[in-house]
Amino acid sequence: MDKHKLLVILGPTATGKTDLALSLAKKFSGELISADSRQVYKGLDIGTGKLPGREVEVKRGDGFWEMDGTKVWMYDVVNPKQQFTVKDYVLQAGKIVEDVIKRGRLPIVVGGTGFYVKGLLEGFASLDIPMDENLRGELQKLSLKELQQKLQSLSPTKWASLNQSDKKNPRRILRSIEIIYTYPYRKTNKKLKIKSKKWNMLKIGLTAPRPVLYERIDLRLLSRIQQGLIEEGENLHEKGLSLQRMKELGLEYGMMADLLSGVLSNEQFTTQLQTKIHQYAKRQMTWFQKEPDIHWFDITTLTYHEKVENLVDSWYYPGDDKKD
RNA sequence: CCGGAGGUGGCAGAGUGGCCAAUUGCAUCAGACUGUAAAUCUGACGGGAUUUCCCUUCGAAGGUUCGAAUCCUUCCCUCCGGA
Repeated sequence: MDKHKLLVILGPTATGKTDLALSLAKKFSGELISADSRQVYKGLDIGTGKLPGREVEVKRGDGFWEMDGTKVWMYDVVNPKQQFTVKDYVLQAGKIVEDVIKRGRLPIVVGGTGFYVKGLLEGFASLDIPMDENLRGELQKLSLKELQQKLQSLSPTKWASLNQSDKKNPRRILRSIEIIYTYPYRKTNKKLKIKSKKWNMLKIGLTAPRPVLYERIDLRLLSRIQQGLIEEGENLHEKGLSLQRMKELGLEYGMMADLLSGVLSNEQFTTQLQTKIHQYAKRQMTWFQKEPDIHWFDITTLTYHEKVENLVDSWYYPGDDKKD
C-alpha cells in the first residue's frame, strides 16, 4: 500500500513559490493548496500576492482560483471580517488534499505560513480543544501579571511547560488557561499523534541570500503599489473592513490602515512596510530553518528551476529515471 | 554681524553634578512558536574580560570639582529670528 504523494513548496515571501508551484503543477498534473494565512481571505488579493509574477489567465471560483488552467485552493475561503485560524485551515485544506488525491492529481501545498503547513502535514493534539469566547473575553481584561498568576495557580505543570518567551506572551498564556479550563485533568505530556507520515512527501524550500531577498521584497512592493494595492485597501475599508481589523491582518493591510487614517505619509508607508516585510521574511526563515527534510534551493542560481524539476521527477516517477 | 535655540550611542529622543555605558521608541541581530501565526512574544544591542571588572563614549579643546553628558571658558557646526 503505497502512501499517496504530496509535494510541499515553502520558504520566505518573495521567492517565487507560486510561480514554481504552478509550473510544477502543469508538468505533474497537480493542483495547488495554498498554505498562507492571509490568502484565505476574500478581497485580499494584491497584498497577499495571489497572482503569480507573470501574466496568467485567471478564473475565480468559490474557494479556489484557476490560473493558467490549474486549480489553486484555499484562496478566498472566508470574509476578512471573520477570524480564520489554523484549526479551520487544517480542516478545510485537509479535505481538499484528500479530494485532489481522490481525483488522481498531485496535491502541491505551497505557502509561507509555517504553522499552517505544519498543522496540515502533522496535526497536533490541542487543535481539538475549542476556543471559549466567554472565557477569552474575561481573560482579555487581565494584565500580563494576572494572567501569569492565574495559570500558575491553575496548573503549575502547564506553566512550567511554557518557554521563557511564551511565559511573557499574553496570547499564549491565555490559550494555556483555556486548555486547562476545558481539560483540567489532561496530562500535558499526553500527546496524540495525528497523522504524521500519512503521505509520501517531498518538501522543496526556496531561499535567496538575504540582500537579494530584501531587494526582491522592495521591488515587489513597489510593483504592487502600481498594481493598485492602495486602492484595494481603500476598497476593503469602504466595504466595511475596520481599520482595527486591517491592523490585525498585518503587513500591507496593517500599514494601509495607518495610511488611510493619515498617520503615515505615502513615503513612510512604503519604506516602513518594506522593513516590516523584511522582518516577516526573517521570521519565516527562522521557522523553516529547523523544519526537517526540506530540500533547499537558492533561487539566484540559474538552474534551480531545472534542478527542482529533476528532483520532483525522480521522486514522482521512482525507478524510471532512465527515461528521456 | 547681532539675538534666540541647539549639538547625546545607526536614527529619533530623554537625562541637566554622583544611583549614567547613559530612560524610551525605531532600526539591526538572534530566537520562540501545538486554534489570532503577515499575528503574538523573548533576548542581545560601545568594546573587551565575562557574577558585583576594565577600557573608550554624550560636537572639540581646556577648566572648576573628590566626582561632569550635566557647571565655566574658548572654538567648530546646525536651526530660527534680526541685520
